[in-house]
Amino acid sequence: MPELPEVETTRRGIAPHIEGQQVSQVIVRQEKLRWPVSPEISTLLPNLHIHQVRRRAKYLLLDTDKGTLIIHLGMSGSLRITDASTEPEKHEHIDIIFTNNTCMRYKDPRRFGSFLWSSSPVEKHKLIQQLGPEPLSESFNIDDFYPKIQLKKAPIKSVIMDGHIVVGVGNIYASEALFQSGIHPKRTANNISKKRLVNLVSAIKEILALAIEQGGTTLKDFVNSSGNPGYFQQKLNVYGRANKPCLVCDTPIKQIVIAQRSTFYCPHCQR
DNA sequence: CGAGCAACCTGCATGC
DNA sequence: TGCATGCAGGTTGCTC
Repeated sequence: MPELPEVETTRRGIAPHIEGQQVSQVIVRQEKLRWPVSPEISTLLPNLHIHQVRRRAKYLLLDTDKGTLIIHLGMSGSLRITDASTEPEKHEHIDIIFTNNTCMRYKDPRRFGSFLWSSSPVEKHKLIQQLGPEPLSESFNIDDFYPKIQLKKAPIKSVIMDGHIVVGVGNIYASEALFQSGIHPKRTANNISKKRLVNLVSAIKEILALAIEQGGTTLKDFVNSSGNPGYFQQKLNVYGRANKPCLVCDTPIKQIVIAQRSTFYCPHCQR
Protein backbone atom coordinates (compact mmCIF):
# COMPACT_ATOMS: atom_id res chain seq x y z
CA MET A 1 0.00 0.00 0.00
CA PRO A 2 2.61 2.47 0.84
CA GLU A 3 3.19 5.55 -1.17
CA LEU A 4 4.46 8.53 0.76
CA PRO A 5 1.04 9.61 2.07
CA GLU A 6 0.44 6.14 3.49
CA VAL A 7 3.84 6.16 5.18
CA GLU A 8 3.18 9.59 6.68
CA THR A 9 -0.25 8.44 7.83
CA THR A 10 1.39 5.43 9.45
CA ARG A 11 3.91 7.70 11.18
CA ARG A 12 1.15 9.85 12.61
CA GLY A 13 -0.77 6.75 13.64
CA ILE A 14 2.03 5.06 15.57
CA ALA A 15 3.86 8.08 17.00
CA PRO A 16 1.45 8.88 19.86
CA HIS A 17 1.54 5.26 21.00
CA ILE A 18 5.30 4.69 21.02
CA GLU A 19 7.08 8.03 21.46
CA GLY A 20 8.58 8.12 24.94
CA GLN A 21 7.89 4.42 25.45
CA GLN A 22 10.53 1.92 26.52
CA VAL A 23 11.00 -1.25 24.49
CA SER A 24 10.76 -4.38 26.59
CA GLN A 25 10.97 -7.11 23.97
CA VAL A 26 11.41 -7.66 20.25
CA ILE A 27 10.05 -10.73 18.48
CA VAL A 28 11.24 -11.50 14.96
CA ARG A 29 9.29 -14.41 13.46
CA GLN A 30 10.63 -13.93 9.95
CA GLU A 31 13.98 -12.29 9.37
CA LYS A 32 14.06 -12.62 5.58
CA LEU A 33 12.79 -9.28 4.32
CA ARG A 34 14.25 -7.16 1.49
CA TRP A 35 17.44 -7.46 3.48
CA PRO A 36 17.90 -9.62 6.58
CA VAL A 37 16.50 -7.92 9.68
CA SER A 38 19.43 -6.24 11.45
CA PRO A 39 20.49 -8.29 14.50
CA GLU A 40 20.79 -5.11 16.60
CA ILE A 41 17.01 -4.86 16.53
CA SER A 42 16.88 -7.96 18.73
CA THR A 43 20.07 -7.41 20.70
CA LEU A 44 20.29 -3.65 21.22
CA LEU A 45 16.77 -2.26 21.01
CA PRO A 46 15.26 -3.86 24.15
CA ASN A 47 15.37 -1.45 27.13
CA LEU A 48 15.86 1.59 24.90
CA HIS A 49 13.30 4.39 24.66
CA ILE A 50 11.81 5.61 21.38
CA HIS A 51 12.36 9.35 21.47
CA GLN A 52 10.81 10.35 18.21
CA VAL A 53 9.24 8.88 15.07
CA ARG A 54 10.37 10.68 11.94
CA ARG A 55 9.88 10.10 8.23
CA ARG A 56 12.44 10.58 5.45
CA ALA A 57 11.15 9.68 1.98
CA LYS A 58 9.25 6.42 2.56
CA TYR A 59 11.45 5.42 5.49
CA LEU A 60 10.23 5.61 9.07
CA LEU A 61 13.00 6.52 11.49
CA LEU A 62 12.61 5.57 15.15
CA ASP A 63 15.24 7.37 17.20
CA THR A 64 16.79 5.96 20.36
CA ASP A 65 19.83 6.90 22.46
CA LYS A 66 22.00 4.30 20.74
CA GLY A 67 20.86 4.54 17.14
CA THR A 68 17.89 4.60 14.82
CA LEU A 69 15.55 1.87 13.65
CA ILE A 70 14.92 2.31 9.93
CA ILE A 71 11.65 0.81 8.72
CA HIS A 72 10.53 0.59 5.10
CA LEU A 73 7.13 -0.86 4.24
CA GLY A 74 8.03 -2.00 0.73
CA MET A 75 5.05 -2.88 -1.45
CA SER A 76 2.82 -4.62 1.05
CA GLY A 77 4.05 -3.69 4.53
CA SER A 78 1.98 -2.17 7.31
CA LEU A 79 2.29 -1.37 11.00
CA ARG A 80 -0.43 -1.49 13.59
CA ILE A 81 -0.67 -0.84 17.26
CA THR A 82 -2.12 -3.66 19.30
CA ASP A 83 -1.75 -5.42 22.63
CA ALA A 84 1.12 -7.85 23.15
CA SER A 85 -1.31 -10.61 24.10
CA THR A 86 -3.14 -10.67 20.77
CA GLU A 87 -2.29 -13.55 18.45
CA PRO A 88 -0.26 -12.60 15.40
CA GLU A 89 -1.93 -13.15 12.06
CA LYS A 90 -0.35 -14.62 8.97
CA HIS A 91 2.58 -12.55 7.65
CA GLU A 92 2.89 -10.53 10.87
CA HIS A 93 6.65 -10.89 11.05
CA ILE A 94 7.89 -8.55 13.78
CA ASP A 95 6.65 -7.29 17.17
CA ILE A 96 8.17 -4.36 19.03
CA ILE A 97 6.71 -4.69 22.52
CA PHE A 98 6.85 -1.90 25.10
CA THR A 99 6.87 -1.94 28.89
CA ASN A 100 3.22 -0.81 28.97
CA ASN A 101 2.30 -3.91 26.89
CA THR A 102 1.67 -1.91 23.75
CA CYS A 103 2.81 -3.83 20.70
CA MET A 104 3.79 -2.34 17.36
CA ARG A 105 3.30 -5.18 14.89
CA TYR A 106 4.72 -5.37 11.37
CA LYS A 107 2.90 -7.26 8.63
CA ASP A 108 4.30 -7.71 5.15
CA PRO A 109 3.06 -10.53 2.88
CA ARG A 110 5.51 -9.85 0.05
CA ARG A 111 8.45 -9.11 2.35
CA PHE A 112 9.87 -6.29 0.25
CA GLY A 113 10.06 -4.09 3.32
CA SER A 114 12.99 -3.72 5.70
CA PHE A 115 13.94 -3.37 9.38
CA LEU A 116 17.45 -1.99 9.59
CA TRP A 117 19.54 -0.54 12.36
CA SER A 118 21.74 2.52 12.05
CA SER A 119 24.18 3.74 14.64
CA SER A 120 23.57 7.45 14.78
CA PRO A 121 23.52 9.64 12.83
CA VAL A 122 21.03 7.94 10.53
CA GLU A 123 21.57 10.66 7.92
CA LYS A 124 24.87 8.95 7.09
CA HIS A 125 23.24 5.60 6.44
CA LYS A 126 23.79 4.29 2.92
CA LEU A 127 20.08 4.21 2.04
CA ILE A 128 19.29 7.61 3.56
CA GLN A 129 22.32 9.61 2.50
CA GLN A 130 21.64 9.47 -1.22
CA LEU A 131 18.03 10.63 -1.04
CA GLY A 132 16.82 13.70 -2.91
CA PRO A 133 14.66 16.50 -1.49
CA GLU A 134 11.39 15.95 0.34
CA PRO A 135 8.57 16.82 -2.07
CA LEU A 136 6.63 18.84 0.51
CA SER A 137 9.61 20.88 1.66
CA GLU A 138 11.16 24.08 0.35
CA SER A 139 14.12 22.05 -0.86
CA PHE A 140 11.98 20.69 -3.70
CA ASN A 141 11.62 23.76 -5.90
CA ILE A 142 11.82 24.75 -9.55
CA ASP A 143 15.18 26.51 -9.23
CA ASP A 144 16.88 23.28 -8.23
CA PHE A 145 14.59 20.94 -10.18
CA TYR A 146 14.84 22.61 -13.59
CA PRO A 147 18.64 22.44 -14.07
CA LYS A 148 18.71 18.83 -12.83
CA ILE A 149 16.03 17.91 -15.35
CA GLN A 150 18.04 19.32 -18.25
CA LEU A 151 20.53 16.46 -17.78
CA LYS A 152 17.83 13.82 -18.12
CA LYS A 153 16.63 12.31 -21.36
CA ALA A 154 14.59 9.57 -19.70
CA PRO A 155 10.77 9.75 -19.73
CA ILE A 156 9.60 12.39 -17.28
CA LYS A 157 7.64 9.79 -15.32
CA SER A 158 10.81 7.80 -14.60
CA VAL A 159 12.58 11.00 -13.57
CA ILE A 160 10.01 12.09 -10.99
CA MET A 161 10.07 8.56 -9.56
CA ASP A 162 13.87 8.71 -9.23
CA GLY A 163 14.65 9.20 -5.54
CA HIS A 164 17.79 11.18 -6.36
CA ILE A 165 15.65 13.88 -8.00
CA VAL A 166 12.77 13.96 -5.53
CA VAL A 167 11.66 11.34 -3.01
CA GLY A 168 8.24 9.95 -2.29
CA VAL A 169 6.59 10.07 -5.72
CA GLY A 170 5.33 6.52 -6.24
CA ASN A 171 3.67 4.88 -9.20
CA ILE A 172 0.15 6.09 -8.50
CA TYR A 173 0.93 9.71 -7.76
CA ALA A 174 3.43 9.95 -10.63
CA SER A 175 0.61 9.28 -13.10
CA GLU A 176 -1.71 11.62 -11.21
CA ALA A 177 0.77 14.51 -11.01
CA LEU A 178 1.53 14.27 -14.74
CA PHE A 179 -2.18 14.31 -15.55
CA GLN A 180 -2.75 17.35 -13.36
CA SER A 181 0.09 19.22 -15.04
CA GLY A 182 -0.85 18.12 -18.57
CA ILE A 183 2.44 16.38 -19.35
CA HIS A 184 2.66 13.12 -21.30
CA PRO A 185 4.40 10.54 -19.10
CA LYS A 186 6.71 9.42 -21.90
CA ARG A 187 7.88 12.90 -22.79
CA THR A 188 11.64 13.25 -22.59
CA ALA A 189 12.47 15.11 -19.41
CA ASN A 190 14.82 17.68 -20.97
CA ASN A 191 12.24 18.55 -23.60
CA ILE A 192 9.68 20.18 -21.30
CA SER A 193 9.35 23.93 -20.86
CA LYS A 194 10.22 25.50 -17.54
CA LYS A 195 6.68 26.82 -17.27
CA ARG A 196 5.24 23.32 -17.50
CA LEU A 197 7.75 22.02 -14.97
CA VAL A 198 6.65 24.74 -12.56
CA ASN A 199 3.18 23.24 -12.84
CA LEU A 200 4.55 19.75 -12.31
CA VAL A 201 6.33 20.72 -9.11
CA SER A 202 3.11 22.31 -7.83
CA ALA A 203 1.06 19.28 -8.84
CA ILE A 204 3.34 16.87 -6.96
CA LYS A 205 3.12 18.99 -3.81
CA GLU A 206 -0.65 19.44 -4.04
CA ILE A 207 -1.46 15.81 -4.70
CA LEU A 208 0.73 14.45 -1.93
CA ALA A 209 -0.48 17.05 0.56
CA LEU A 210 -4.11 16.27 -0.23
CA ALA A 211 -3.58 12.54 0.14
CA ILE A 212 -1.90 13.03 3.52
CA GLU A 213 -4.71 15.30 4.66
CA GLN A 214 -7.28 12.69 3.73
CA GLY A 215 -5.22 9.94 5.38
CA GLY A 216 -5.54 11.79 8.65
CA THR A 217 -9.18 10.81 8.87
CA THR A 218 -8.26 7.14 9.19
CA LEU A 219 -5.99 7.60 12.21
CA LYS A 220 -8.66 7.02 14.80
CA ASP A 221 -8.80 3.39 13.67
CA PHE A 222 -5.11 2.75 14.06
CA VAL A 223 -5.29 0.81 17.30
CA ASN A 224 -6.37 -2.80 16.87
CA SER A 225 -7.27 -2.22 13.25
CA SER A 226 -5.52 -3.49 10.19
CA GLY A 227 -3.43 -0.34 10.46
CA ASN A 228 -3.74 -0.06 6.72
CA PRO A 229 -4.84 3.41 5.71
CA GLY A 230 -5.72 2.29 2.19
CA TYR A 231 -6.27 4.84 -0.49
CA PHE A 232 -8.24 7.37 1.50
CA GLN A 233 -11.08 7.24 -1.02
CA GLN A 234 -8.97 9.76 -2.86
CA LYS A 235 -10.27 10.58 -6.27
CA LEU A 236 -7.77 9.21 -8.75
CA ASN A 237 -8.13 10.86 -12.14
CA VAL A 238 -6.17 8.39 -14.25
CA TYR A 239 -4.54 5.62 -12.20
CA GLY A 240 -6.42 2.35 -12.63
CA ARG A 241 -8.86 3.90 -15.11
CA ALA A 242 -7.71 2.32 -18.39
CA ASN A 243 -10.30 2.74 -21.18
CA LYS A 244 -12.57 4.79 -18.94
CA PRO A 245 -13.45 8.33 -20.01
CA CYS A 246 -11.14 11.14 -18.96
CA LEU A 247 -12.92 13.14 -16.28
CA VAL A 248 -12.02 16.33 -18.12
CA CYS A 249 -12.53 15.55 -21.81
CA ASP A 250 -14.15 12.07 -22.04
CA THR A 251 -11.28 10.66 -24.13
CA PRO A 252 -10.54 7.05 -23.05
CA ILE A 253 -7.60 6.84 -20.62
CA LYS A 254 -4.63 4.92 -21.97
CA GLN A 255 -2.51 2.41 -20.10
CA ILE A 256 1.11 1.85 -21.11
CA VAL A 257 4.26 0.51 -19.47
CA ILE A 258 7.20 2.76 -18.60
CA ALA A 259 10.21 1.25 -16.84
CA GLN A 260 8.19 -1.91 -16.11
CA ARG A 261 5.48 0.02 -14.32
CA SER A 262 1.87 0.54 -15.37
CA THR A 263 1.27 4.11 -16.42
CA PHE A 264 -2.03 5.85 -17.09
CA TYR A 265 -2.67 9.07 -18.98
CA CYS A 266 -5.15 10.97 -21.11
CA PRO A 267 -3.88 11.19 -24.70
CA HIS A 268 -5.87 14.39 -25.25
CA CYS A 269 -5.07 16.33 -22.06
CA GLN A 270 -1.40 15.30 -21.81
CA ARG A 271 1.24 16.27 -24.36
C1' DC B 1 28.17 7.60 -16.46
C1' DG B 2 22.91 6.75 -17.64
C1' DA B 3 19.26 3.63 -18.96
C1' DG B 4 17.07 -0.79 -18.81
C1' DC B 5 15.68 -4.48 -16.32
C1' DA B 6 16.07 -8.67 -13.14
C1' DA B 7 15.42 -9.64 -8.66
C1' DC B 8 13.37 -9.96 -4.07
C1' DC B 9 8.05 -12.32 -2.46
C1' DT B 10 2.87 -13.60 -1.83
C1' DG B 11 -1.90 -12.87 -3.03
C1' DC B 12 -5.43 -12.14 -6.05
C1' DA B 13 -8.13 -11.81 -10.41
C1' DT B 14 -8.73 -13.89 -14.74
C1' DG B 15 -9.08 -17.33 -18.23
C1' DC B 16 -8.94 -21.98 -19.93
C1' DT C 1 -12.70 -27.04 -9.30
C1' DG C 2 -7.87 -26.78 -10.56
C1' DC C 3 -4.10 -24.81 -12.63
C1' DA C 4 -1.39 -21.44 -15.30
C1' DT C 5 -0.72 -16.73 -16.07
C1' DG C 6 -0.18 -12.00 -15.22
C1' DC C 7 -0.28 -8.26 -12.28
C1' DA C 8 0.33 -5.46 -7.84
C1' DG C 9 1.38 0.72 -4.17
C1' DG C 10 9.17 -0.17 -4.06
C1' DT C 11 13.88 -0.02 -4.70
C1' DT C 12 18.59 -1.87 -5.22
C1' DG C 13 22.05 -3.40 -7.92
C1' DC C 14 23.39 -5.73 -11.97
C1' DT C 15 24.36 -5.40 -17.02
C1' DC C 16 25.06 -3.01 -21.28
